[in-house]
Amino acid sequence: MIDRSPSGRELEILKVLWEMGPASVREVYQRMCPDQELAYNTVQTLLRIMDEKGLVAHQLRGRTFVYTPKHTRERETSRLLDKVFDGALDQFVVTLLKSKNVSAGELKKLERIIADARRRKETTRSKGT
Amino acid sequence: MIDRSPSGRELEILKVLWEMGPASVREVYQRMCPDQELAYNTVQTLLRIMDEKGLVAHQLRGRTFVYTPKHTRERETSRLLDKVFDGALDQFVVTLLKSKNVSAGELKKLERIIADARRRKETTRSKGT
DNA sequence: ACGCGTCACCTAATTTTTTAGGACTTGATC
DNA sequence: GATCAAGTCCTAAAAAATTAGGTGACGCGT
Repeated sequence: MIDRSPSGRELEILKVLWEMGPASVREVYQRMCPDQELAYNTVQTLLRIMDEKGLVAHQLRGRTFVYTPKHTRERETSRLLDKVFDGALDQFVVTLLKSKNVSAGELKKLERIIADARRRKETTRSKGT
Repeated sequence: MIDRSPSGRELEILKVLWEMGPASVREVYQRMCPDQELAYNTVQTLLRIMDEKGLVAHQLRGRTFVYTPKHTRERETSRLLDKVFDGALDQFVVTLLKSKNVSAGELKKLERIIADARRRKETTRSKGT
């Protein structure tokens, strides 16, 4: 099946997978709904569909399926970004800072992260796309 | 109706509204599908549903409805952020910088934006949460 | 007055997402 | 070997999102 973009629930599952790394249905299930909001089978079905869609892959461990995310967080981040903005990064960050109440310490950290990225950019004479 | 969060297409429409400001069905339609991928009526229905959901509001101009977004870009940004991360802002920015290929100039601009926000934060003694 | 274009409104079909039940398998335990 | 727990597989119903046709109103030009 052609690789389509994850729906809401699917994204939720991907998030778990990103956090935990490769995980079985049960592991995902327990992490996602500690209070049994969903049925185990529901998560299982979701995962199977995602497998068909190419959003995840599975391998066997014993007789349990262990699922691995095939979409990176980067990719989804980028996609979501385009969904709300049109890739206008700076505008996005402005909005971001407005939407979240970011502490001064947090901001400082961000500044460093960016300065860092910039330094790296200038050093690593970029090897194009 | 209880205010639910926008679906994919709805988000697309919201985006147009954010860009253009208040707009009629036709205006949204033309902006969204210059090549008639969708029917006019489709957009109209979408807008009506969004109205019911509280995602937009409308007022009358002549006998045409002019729709206004009720969700801010900030709000959606924040929501999408939580969808992929769990609000871990710095981690998000790191990912962002990886996912997009940001130019050095762009980075500089970002640095300034953040430094700016930080300055403002230190001046404006923040009022809690 | 008549037809034309534009618009909102009503309605419904189609597709996708979300949810979960029940059957069958397998390894472990008694 | 019967039972149990944990797994996958198959299936499908319910809900939500997406799409668009048809109808009637309204204003304009002829």
